[in-house]
Amino acid sequence: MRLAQQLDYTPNKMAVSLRKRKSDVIGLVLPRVEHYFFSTILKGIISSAQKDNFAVILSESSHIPQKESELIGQLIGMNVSGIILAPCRNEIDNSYIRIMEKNNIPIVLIDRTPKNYQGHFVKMNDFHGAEIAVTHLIQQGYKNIAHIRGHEYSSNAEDRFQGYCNALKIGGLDYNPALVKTCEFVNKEEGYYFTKELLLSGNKPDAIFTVTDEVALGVYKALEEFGLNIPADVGVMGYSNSLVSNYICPRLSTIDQPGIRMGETAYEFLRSALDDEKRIRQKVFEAKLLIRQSSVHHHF
Amino acid sequence: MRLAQQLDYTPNKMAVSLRKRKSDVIGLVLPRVEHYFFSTILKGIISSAQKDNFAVILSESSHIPQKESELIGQLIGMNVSGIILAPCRNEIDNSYIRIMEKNNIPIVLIDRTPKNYQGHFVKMNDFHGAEIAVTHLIQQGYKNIAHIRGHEYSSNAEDRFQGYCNALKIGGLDYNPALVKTCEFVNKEEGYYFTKELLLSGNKPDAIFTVTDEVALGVYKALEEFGLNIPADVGVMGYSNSLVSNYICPRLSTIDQPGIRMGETAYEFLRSALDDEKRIRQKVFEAKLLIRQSSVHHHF
DNA sequence: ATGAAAGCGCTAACAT
DNA sequence: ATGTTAGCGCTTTCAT
Repeated sequence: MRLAQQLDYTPNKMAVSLRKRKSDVIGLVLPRVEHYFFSTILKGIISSAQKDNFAVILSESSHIPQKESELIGQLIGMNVSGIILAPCRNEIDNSYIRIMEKNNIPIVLIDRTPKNYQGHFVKMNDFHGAEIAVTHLIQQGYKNIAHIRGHEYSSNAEDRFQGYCNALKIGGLDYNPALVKTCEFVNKEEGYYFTKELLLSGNKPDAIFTVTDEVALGVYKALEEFGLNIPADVGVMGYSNSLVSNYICPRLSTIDQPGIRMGETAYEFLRSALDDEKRIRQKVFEAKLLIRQSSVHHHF
Repeated sequence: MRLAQQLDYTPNKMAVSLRKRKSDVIGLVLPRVEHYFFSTILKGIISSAQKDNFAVILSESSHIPQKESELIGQLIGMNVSGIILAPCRNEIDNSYIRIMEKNNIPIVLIDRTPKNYQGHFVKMNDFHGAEIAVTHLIQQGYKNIAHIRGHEYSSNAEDRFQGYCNALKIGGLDYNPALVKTCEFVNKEEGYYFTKELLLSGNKPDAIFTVTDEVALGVYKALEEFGLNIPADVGVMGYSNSLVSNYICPRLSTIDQPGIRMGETAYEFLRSALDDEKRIRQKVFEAKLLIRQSSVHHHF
């Protein structure tokens, strides 16, 4: 032992893994590593994994399904013990699922899942989140509420849209398809573009609910250009509680998403699967409404 | 070959690595993975590495030097080909450097380096960044410029402080130690605390230069509580161009840090070291001043 | 309790 | 060109 220390001996983990046929390494695939929400998920996973002396290999799909598949393939090839995946679409590549089952590599999905997904996952209740967001707008007296939504292939966007529709119904407002715009890429440029489109249409909204805080940033810009006051002329409601939302003027009402806890939970699920726990683990976090300035209507 | 495909054969990378004595895996140690600046560095590294089919193992030191050492030890134990490290202090643990030299594992430092560091690194010119920031404040007519700085064990904080001093000298203003406050943890709480301290002192500043945008957030809050207008009563200058800085009101003047390019460059340096290029590679990015609203003084 | 040997899955060197 | 074999550094099994 003393000699080992003198010679700076460090055990070779490759050899250990090869022999033990397991690696204490997990793979993580995120759509975009620098996006704040995914950063917080990453934080939760990394800090939990570190406590367990598990390493995490991080990769980025850039929202490209094919790249996601390739990355998963590479991770399997590297003999990771398990994978946490934030999918870029509602569908995930079945060929890899088969290989993973065969090689006994568990996977847990985070943030987004295919419909009726039967495996491990951790996500938010997006339906209810959108519902309480829009219900809040209705309670504030807004009557013509637009929604700038994300693509159908995102289960989150779809669930939020459904929540929006349901809130309208419960609140006694008619659903008007002309007030719903669908982003191609969910970003501020499109928020800006669609807000202008809404404002220039015959039927101007008095509130806008966006699928994401980032989109709301573009909404702010467009409203400012049109000289419209938030929240007096147009109320704005975001989603996901980005860092910026709490500092922009007026401060943006939004829905909180506990990224760190989601990451921790996903890691915990993966660990229990790694420990040969056979039970399927699923967790849906409840959405929390954060009422700030952009949605508080004083004149009604 | 056909049979291999039929059986879903995937080569075992552990065995390959063991045999080839190299792994196509690099290790990355960041102080805080969810911090925006480090996120952008991460982005640059991950996307470059992916193009090369290199995997990256990410870990987080949480600004704790001992943890940093342990993580590097673990990465070495995992036979990573090389390491990119964003150190939490000016000193890095020499025992690991020795082991890395012995095992021929190159390391490139990013963001922060020990004084006169002789190895590979990528960093910003913090001295000059602080200098142009404070010179700008002086040109705007501010005369009593405070600085809320970071700890001495951060080379960035130290360089920025020196840049602040130099700008004062060049601008013909006296250095006043009472106007300099040192954060323990560089965050908005301390920005808030020290701003109140400055405001309640006999010698109230008319501008505050912070070591970080995050600290400036606390400065804003304190100034608001005191009913002071930014930039008319007190100018504020941040550092690092966080996402929030461009949306907060008034928009915060700051120094840009091209995190993605820094990450890409660090990766490139590591790759060339991995390809047995013996030359030491060092890059200092020039700072860029972003003049926004918080530092533009109209009344002089 | 201690030591010897087999073998994890691959590649590089060697022999045919 | 093709086939065979040794061995990367460890753990586990088996024998002492």
